[in-house]
Amino acid sequence: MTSMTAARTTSPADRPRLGLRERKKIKTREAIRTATYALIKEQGYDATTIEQIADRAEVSPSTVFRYFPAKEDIVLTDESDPVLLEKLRARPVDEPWPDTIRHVMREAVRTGVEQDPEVARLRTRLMVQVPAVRSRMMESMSVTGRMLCTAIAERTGRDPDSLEVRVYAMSLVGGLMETSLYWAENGHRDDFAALVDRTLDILQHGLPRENR
Amino acid sequence: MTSMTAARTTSPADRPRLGLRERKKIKTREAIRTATYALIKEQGYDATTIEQIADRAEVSPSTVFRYFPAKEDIVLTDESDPVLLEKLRARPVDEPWPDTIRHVMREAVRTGVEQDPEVARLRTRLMVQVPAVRSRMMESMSVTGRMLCTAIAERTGRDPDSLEVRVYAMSLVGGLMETSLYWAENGHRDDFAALVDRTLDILQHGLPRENR
DNA sequence: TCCATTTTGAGAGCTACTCTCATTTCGTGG
DNA sequence: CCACGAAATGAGAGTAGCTCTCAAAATGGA
Repeated sequence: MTSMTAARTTSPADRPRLGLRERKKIKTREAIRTATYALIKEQGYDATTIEQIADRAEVSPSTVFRYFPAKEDIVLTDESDPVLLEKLRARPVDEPWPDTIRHVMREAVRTGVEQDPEVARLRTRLMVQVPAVRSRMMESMSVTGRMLCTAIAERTGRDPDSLEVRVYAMSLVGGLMETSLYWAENGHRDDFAALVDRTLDILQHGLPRENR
Repeated sequence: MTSMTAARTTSPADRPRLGLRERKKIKTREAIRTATYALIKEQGYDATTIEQIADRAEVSPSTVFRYFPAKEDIVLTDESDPVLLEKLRARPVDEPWPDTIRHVMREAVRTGVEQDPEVARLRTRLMVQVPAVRSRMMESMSVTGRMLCTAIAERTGRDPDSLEVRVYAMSLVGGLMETSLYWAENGHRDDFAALVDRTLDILQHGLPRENR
């Protein structure tokens, strides 16, 4: 969905060619996000206004809204879906689907959390504390769900719009969402990857024993 | 969560005793909701302002907010959770859990949809069309999820706060949410109860056959 | 009928978000 | 190197959801 206007210059020599404009845009984006994280850490989410964010990022409020459609989006920004889809596609086609999911999720978690633990924790904490952020996260999760539908459909030759596929995908996504909340609510003490593993077990086999 | 101040008068003769005050409150609540439904049908959700709602319901905007914390809540209003919990508790304790869920969900769907199909359809349609409503619905679904945790914990002697129970509950809730969306997106053509049945099958057994 | 409590209305105020339009900044082709 | 077209930015006004406060009205019990 982001502007696909990559610089298509003929010479391969000038590689980092994004154009001054593009680079500046990326910088602005990051400036806004950095400012937001800092302010939220200082004063909390609600007390942080767009105006403050704009001030600290040294842009106008208009610009903030131009980059992020809503305040919650500043802290969320999920560009991970396409990456995930690619990784799903990269798995061998004969691999059983649950194994594929497990593999890819594990990897996604690792790169996601280990790369910037600070941000991962802040995000999940905000998910727990701020309803608006949680809502937004759920929205973005449902987008991820649609993407999963595509992947599942490709892999298993089903209709991505069928009830079965959609329900399966959303239950997965819902479960993983809850895992994130659980992680944050328990002060990020657990190893997130391990939690995800347990989650996938449950989704695969249901509640273990007892009365089922 | 709603006011549990049922009239506990001694005499059984004066049954509908809720006090004029309580009854008026209920009336106001319904007036606001009715006005909202009507206006949304006429102009759509976004075009309908709180002021218009207040006008048509013949109350002040302040009052609208006093009755409903947010605009989306006017169309949602899920008082069903306690009822659901009760029904879950009413099932025989030795019944396998999946059967219990199926039973109760079926019944909930029946009473919910068949009682007022108009509203059920409007609600689900809005869930599809209006992000704010969808978000709110997801929020309320997660409340339902917590309730489910309680029920599951009671039934199976687990910790309601354990990851396992929570994930299981949320995947259930997520799946059912998706079912509602599916129903609405397909123009409410399917029999909702049948969809729910299929949903529970998937959640119980995973995607049928193929590559799993 | 009068008093205490509850409910309501009016209004001010805050903030997220939208839209428009003038200004600035950048990339390019002459 | 400059000028021109396109894109990004800023400024400002406007809307609507939502909160808070306080005074007025409705209600129920004594």
